Amino acid sequence: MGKNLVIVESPAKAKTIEGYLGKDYEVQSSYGHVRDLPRDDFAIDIENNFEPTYKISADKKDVVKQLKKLAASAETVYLASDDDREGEAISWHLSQALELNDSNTRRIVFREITKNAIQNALLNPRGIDIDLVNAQQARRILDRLVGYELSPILWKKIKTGLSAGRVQSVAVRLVVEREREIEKFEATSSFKITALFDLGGGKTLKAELPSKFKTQGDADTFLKKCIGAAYTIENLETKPAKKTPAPPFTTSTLQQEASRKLSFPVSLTMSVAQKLYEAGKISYMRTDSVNLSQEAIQSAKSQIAMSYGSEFAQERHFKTKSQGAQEAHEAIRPTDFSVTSAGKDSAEQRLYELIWKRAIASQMADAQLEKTTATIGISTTPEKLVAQGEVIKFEGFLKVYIESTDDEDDEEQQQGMLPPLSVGQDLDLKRMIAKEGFTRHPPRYTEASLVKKLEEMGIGRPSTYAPTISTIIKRNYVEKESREGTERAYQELILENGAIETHKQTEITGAEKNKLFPTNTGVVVNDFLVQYFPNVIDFSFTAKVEEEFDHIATGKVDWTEMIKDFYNQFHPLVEDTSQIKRSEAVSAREIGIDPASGKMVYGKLGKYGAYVQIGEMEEEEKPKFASLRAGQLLENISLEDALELFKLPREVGSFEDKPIIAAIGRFGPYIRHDGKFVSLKKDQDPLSVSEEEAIELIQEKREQDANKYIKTFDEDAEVFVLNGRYGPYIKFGKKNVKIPKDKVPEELTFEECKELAEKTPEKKGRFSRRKSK
DNA sequence: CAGTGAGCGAGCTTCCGCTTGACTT
Repeated sequence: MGKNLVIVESPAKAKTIEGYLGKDYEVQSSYGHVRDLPRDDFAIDIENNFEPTYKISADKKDVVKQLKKLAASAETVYLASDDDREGEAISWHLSQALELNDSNTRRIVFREITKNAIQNALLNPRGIDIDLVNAQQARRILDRLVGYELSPILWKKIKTGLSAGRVQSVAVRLVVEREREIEKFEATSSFKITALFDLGGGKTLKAELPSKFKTQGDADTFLKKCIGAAYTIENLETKPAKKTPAPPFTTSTLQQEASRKLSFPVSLTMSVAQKLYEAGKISYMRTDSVNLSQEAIQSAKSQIAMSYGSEFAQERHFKTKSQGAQEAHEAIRPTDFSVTSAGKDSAEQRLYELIWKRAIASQMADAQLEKTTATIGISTTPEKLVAQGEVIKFEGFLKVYIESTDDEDDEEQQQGMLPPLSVGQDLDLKRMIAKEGFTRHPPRYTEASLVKKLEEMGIGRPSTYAPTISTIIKRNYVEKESREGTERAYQELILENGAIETHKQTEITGAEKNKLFPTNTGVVVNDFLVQYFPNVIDFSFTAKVEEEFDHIATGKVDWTEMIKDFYNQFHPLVEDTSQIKRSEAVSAREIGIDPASGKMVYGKLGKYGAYVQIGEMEEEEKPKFASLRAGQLLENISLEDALELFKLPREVGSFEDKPIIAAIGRFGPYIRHDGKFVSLKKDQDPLSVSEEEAIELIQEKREQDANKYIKTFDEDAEVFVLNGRYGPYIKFGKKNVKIPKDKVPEELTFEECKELAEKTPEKKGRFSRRKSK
């Protein structure tokens, strides 16, 4: 009489559930999928109905062994993986890998981790839904076909190590196309009128003209009309308004809000949330659901009643808006609403607070507002000025939580209360301003706003949003960057004391913080894919195949037929592209004619990055080459900027009979002398560094280097004790060795260094998951 | 922290979704 075995996906979940079930149940976790297509093999037999070969993943061997043992002695095995496509497949893979018997294997599902839900699930077991499993297999195999057939084309035609896929390639496309919109964008300006009235007693009233003027002339004409005019309140209108709380967090909205309010990159948000989840503080953090369990809603309600009063509570049920949501879990919420703060460090505490507030607010009453609009007539012209104010009559959920937006145009939003006014009241104009404003280009994506966009399009899943962003950055398709703004002039006309003055002002515009910019590689790869594989990288591709997966899941379509149809149109395109030459895939751009030589200047993407070239390969005089600098894009670099690149590296002068060279390297501008490098400050232009400055820098660097070496040894010239960024360390040939706390760096002997070096393991490669062939 | 940019070819790279730890410069 063995126990019953329940297998779930996550160990934290297993622990919670074990607490709900009696002694007769042992709850274990599979740690997600246990089998998959191996990484180092295509593993799909195209000829044989796309038969996949699954392997138990290397890091799951122990898990499978352990589960198999437990299953063998269990009375009943309950497969309790998530209630969605992937979860069904996990159960199926488990039944295969663990060689379970149909007779004592049950499939159970629940969408919330509450005692009731679990017990209910145990009372309603079913079998594995093989149609749903097949939908997952179709998804898996399609992704493998696309990824593993497209990527090698990129290696051959563009650069090794590149990758393409159903999700990542669309993400890159979004960033590239947004950049093109921005490049194409032309700002137009208009003049906005703001009036300030003096109400006496130190009080003022701010009003605006609802429409803007297109030209400075129009604005000036208007202001002229206003000279000496009388201003009267013609109408006062008060309207009730309300605000409604946002639903509790999903993975995507949590990432967005943590990005806006806490400046967290999406990967940090996920790892901090993971810690809170493992500590039992929050519900599962990879979810696309906005639902809360009835228990959670009740608990939120009593917490709200206790802290703020029962008039603040309002039970709400939200509906998901995103395409393809599978809703296998609850929304992200605190496990216990009475815990108002939790977390081991400030990051955890701040994220918890955000989650707590958002979930609590989602069950709170609307905020009741009163909006007042005052219309102000001008005696000399029919145009009306408008002043708006807002009063909160009942705070409702605003007591706890205010959602932020991506909109940067928020400066006008601080509507306060209006001072007491009455119809017919005459107003005393203090000042009227016509300020020139400019239209803005569409915003560049942040990590989080790109995730939002992907989710809206139904591309990717909660568990892959953060990894997708990491992948496109790692492949160097996009870069996360901040850029300083540039100064821009604008006009301001001020009417004061019956006279109009014109001022030329300047403002900083176009500053960007942590935005995603496409790289040259990203642009070239994207254009290649768009040209040769338009269907696969189409924005609606995922939506279309998802529809077909749904048909497979309901048993209407056979999965091998669906994959066959796809492959029959996809693979010929792959064959076709193998014919094209690299030069066609990576087309050169003609930037312009070099006035000095009369030759054409080209922009190209080489194996080592983007470069410009003057002249042709075939000509007798070989072409000159120069690499592009960070942030320069091949597709819009100007001829001037391209020619500028040929001025570096440049000989600045000489020192100790050796030349000093200034150039720009991978880490920024530098000067080189006698084989040694000195970095220049970021704002220092290597084109204008003088010989004197350069020599000074070289000498400074020498002094620094002199302090760097603590000890050298006669036994081996390749061994040093030196000062590094993180303190003293031993450099033993190629190995860097940390010095233990009980050793004094100055007193280390050669023997000791050698001993320490031998103890430290060889540096591992960046790819720790090396496969053995 | 170079100079490279064509093409050949050994041997490498690559997908998406489900999970959690190892790893340090």
